[in-house]
Amino acid sequence: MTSTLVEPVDDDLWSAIGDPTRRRMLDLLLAEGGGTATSLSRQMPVTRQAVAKHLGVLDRVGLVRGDPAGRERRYRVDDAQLARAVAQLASVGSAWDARLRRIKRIAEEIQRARTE
Amino acid sequence: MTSTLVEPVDDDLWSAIGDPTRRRMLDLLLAEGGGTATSLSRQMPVTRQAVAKHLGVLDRVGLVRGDPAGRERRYRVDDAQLARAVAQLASVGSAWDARLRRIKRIAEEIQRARTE
DNA sequence: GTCATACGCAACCAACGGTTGCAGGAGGTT
DNA sequence: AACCTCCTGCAACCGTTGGTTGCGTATGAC
Repeated sequence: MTSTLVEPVDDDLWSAIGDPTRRRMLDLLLAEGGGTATSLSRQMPVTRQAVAKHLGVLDRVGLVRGDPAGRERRYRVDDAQLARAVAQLASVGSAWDARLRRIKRIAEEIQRARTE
Repeated sequence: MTSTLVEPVDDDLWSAIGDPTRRRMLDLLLAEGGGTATSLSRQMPVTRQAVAKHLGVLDRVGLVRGDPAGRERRYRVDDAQLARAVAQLASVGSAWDARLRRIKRIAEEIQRARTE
């Protein structure tokens, strides 16, 4: 269960999936099993160059890998790395969730003690 | 099915919790049940002014609320809104997770069919 | 009243997401 | 071969944002 208590949140990885455009790109790449800067840009409201930059970011953190295929460069999602990113989302989410639950419980106890 | 696969993610809310510094601040506020720009900045590697700006952002999306208390302004986390943010993390995470699982299943089926 | 402290405002800087423009390379057509 | 098309990569530029420093002001404590 690899339990490191201190948040092992990789800020680079997080900020990579933090951008809405990049999230959309990952979504498209997953849905279609791959794509190029041009093909992605045709399905998004930004230019090819913007997409290319984002692909560079995603590539640098390993969320995506692109290899030359003829005259185009085809990108694919790295499943393992995306799984790590998803785990981080869950990690942060559950940490906050746990705190919220504890706070709520304490509040209820105080409330109960006061009405007795 | 290959169309709009992006969930109704509130981009403002998401980008508010997307910043590492703001996440850290929320964490501290939750842990200590509140705080001021100055008190937070003393536990972080940024200046009070930077913290104040972030508090402004968090306030604007409703994740945090600050009321004057004497000569200082005390901020507290809005539990309900943070719960909404946590729900979004879970939502995006589970969407990707589902896709990854489906891809893996298909890959295994292909593998199995090939070895028969 | 004075002093320390917490705040808010403004100017400034670097990084980032986005754009336009242009040069070059791989494939298909004639 | 020459030509045309399309996809890529690089550079310059712009607005926004996270961060800083500096300064004026108000409020609580002595």
